[in-house]
Amino acid sequence: MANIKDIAKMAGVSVTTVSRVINNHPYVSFEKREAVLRAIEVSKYEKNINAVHLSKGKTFLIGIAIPFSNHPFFALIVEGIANEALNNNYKLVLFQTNYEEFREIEALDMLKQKQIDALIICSRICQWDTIDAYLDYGPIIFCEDTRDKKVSSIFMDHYKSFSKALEYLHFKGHRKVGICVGRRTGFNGEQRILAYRDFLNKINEPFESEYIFSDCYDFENGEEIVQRLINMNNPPSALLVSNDQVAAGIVTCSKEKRISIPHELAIIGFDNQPIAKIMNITTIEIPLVEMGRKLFLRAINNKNISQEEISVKLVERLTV
Amino acid sequence: MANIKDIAKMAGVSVTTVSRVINNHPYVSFEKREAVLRAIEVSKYEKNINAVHLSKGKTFLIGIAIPFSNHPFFALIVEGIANEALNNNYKLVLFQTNYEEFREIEALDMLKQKQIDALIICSRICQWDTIDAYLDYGPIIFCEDTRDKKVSSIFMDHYKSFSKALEYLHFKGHRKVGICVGRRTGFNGEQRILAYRDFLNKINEPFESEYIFSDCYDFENGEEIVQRLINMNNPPSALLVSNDQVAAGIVTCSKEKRISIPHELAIIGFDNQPIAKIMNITTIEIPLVEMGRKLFLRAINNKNISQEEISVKLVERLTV
DNA sequence: CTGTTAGCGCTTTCAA
DNA sequence: TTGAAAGCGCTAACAG
Repeated sequence: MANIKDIAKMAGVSVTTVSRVINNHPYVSFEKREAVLRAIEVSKYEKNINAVHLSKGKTFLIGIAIPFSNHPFFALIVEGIANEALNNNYKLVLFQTNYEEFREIEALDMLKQKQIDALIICSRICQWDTIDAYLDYGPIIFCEDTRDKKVSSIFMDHYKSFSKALEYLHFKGHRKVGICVGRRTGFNGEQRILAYRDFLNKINEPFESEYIFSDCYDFENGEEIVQRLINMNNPPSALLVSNDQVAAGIVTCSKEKRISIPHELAIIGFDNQPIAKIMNITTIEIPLVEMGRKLFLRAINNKNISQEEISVKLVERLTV
Repeated sequence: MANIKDIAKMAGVSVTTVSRVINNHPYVSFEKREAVLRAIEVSKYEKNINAVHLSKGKTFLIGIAIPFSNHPFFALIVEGIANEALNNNYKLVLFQTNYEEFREIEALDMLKQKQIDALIICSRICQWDTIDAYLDYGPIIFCEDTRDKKVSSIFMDHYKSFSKALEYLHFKGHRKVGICVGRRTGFNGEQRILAYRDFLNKINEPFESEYIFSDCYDFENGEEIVQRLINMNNPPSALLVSNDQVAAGIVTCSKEKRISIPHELAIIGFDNQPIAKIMNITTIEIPLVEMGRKLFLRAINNKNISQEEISVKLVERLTV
């Protein structure tokens, strides 16, 4: 496989000139440029990008850490990132963490070793002090509220949006409200539960721990939730569900079990995914693709750290 | 940021010795090793992986090209690949093609430039002659039957599995059978449609072009299909759907429109995804994660090309 | 406009 | 056991 030196020899010029031609730099005479181009043509020369990376100290690779790749929430963020990456000539390295800490650390290590120029962490697992140790090696961008930290983020205020949804449920006459969330831990999970507690306080309802369903990620979790609901002697009249997949699962199973929605059970989802539209589920819309776009842009240009909040929107449909 | 030379100087040894220590090569005296280790410690040395790549001509990066990242079919393959990649210390570069040819070519170009060691193409877009031009640059593995080509693949026989499902429908008494597929083009799409035509011939039924629904990818497509079904004056009594998401969409919408399943309309899906289980959809199970695993293994060890067929299994539930 | 040359940071051969 | 030195392929400062 030919390299830049071979081309230089073939074209009867220096490697610099070849480099200039390859990278479209000015100041190359027509003849030499042609000669180089011809040599490249006949020798089927391809530049070795690793040499470029080494030389430039930059890879045009952005890492992106997500817990699952088969989850629409993250898939949409990835889509936003992927589109913008394409526009800017960057490629993506995907780290599927399955919420395992060591996998997130692997991603951080790649940043350290300069195999990626920046890292976007969509759902942090590591403690902040672990992250801190990597901050010097390159930009790390988060999807959570980091206004109290020295790192950049594009985030939605989970406290605010959960509160908004809860208020809506209350406005619609519900007092016994339960919630379904993913992890209880992590900043986001905590914010949601805090919003829930504050809401209960405000409307003067007691906190029922069995009204909190956690580890809800997918359609299939809806089944367990409905089952548990049936077994309760004082079930909630409404459920705020942190993602549409789960909400859809609940709605589907409720129908099977002849639980009338929204009369016996009101459901409000999150994300406004296609399934929510089809199934007419009331939900909170989050501009995920846009969020991905902004995440990427921050990743490649993080001169000064900043935190930006993304706002959400209530989409009223038929499940409340 | 310290480099290997700095460490050598600090430890009072040569770069070679440092390299040996870093890479756990033998023949380093205890004292020198300790000295090097200490220097690494105090200087917070991190090896620059790009230099390693350049020097070795290998990146430990595997590219994986998928049309969408928010589709369970591909998400599961990615999961299988991701798991095995982890075991083997490889990282993944994700190319979301959206079925746009130039994005697939970008991936091929990265192979050419040696930024990835191999490429897995899960749903090819380019023509074969385009691919051919890249075969010399590194292993390219496919998810489609390539037994007539000089490239490796792990695939399921779409003709066979479609035939299997169609036979089952026929066995259950259906003669007016329609199909829902993704792309009509591409090897897989063609195989499916061929199986369909052969089936019709065999049972002596005419080919009705309106019985083929194409571009069906997601839950939401179910809605359009049901709508079209309603408008037909001679609708099929059964539908073979090439993926469970779509099948679920059809089942959901049918219920809304009071179309009784399986009595008025039988549905058989593909993939055996969680949603199929929840909704009791009869489906064809494909071991996607296992397929991902095998794809990866071939990608990193493709000395001699080979094609391996993955077999599928009918899962009988309540929609037929 | 063009070429020389010194890196980029690491691996590996070869000789000692 | 060890180290000098020659790459790996490309970029960019500098001199002309």
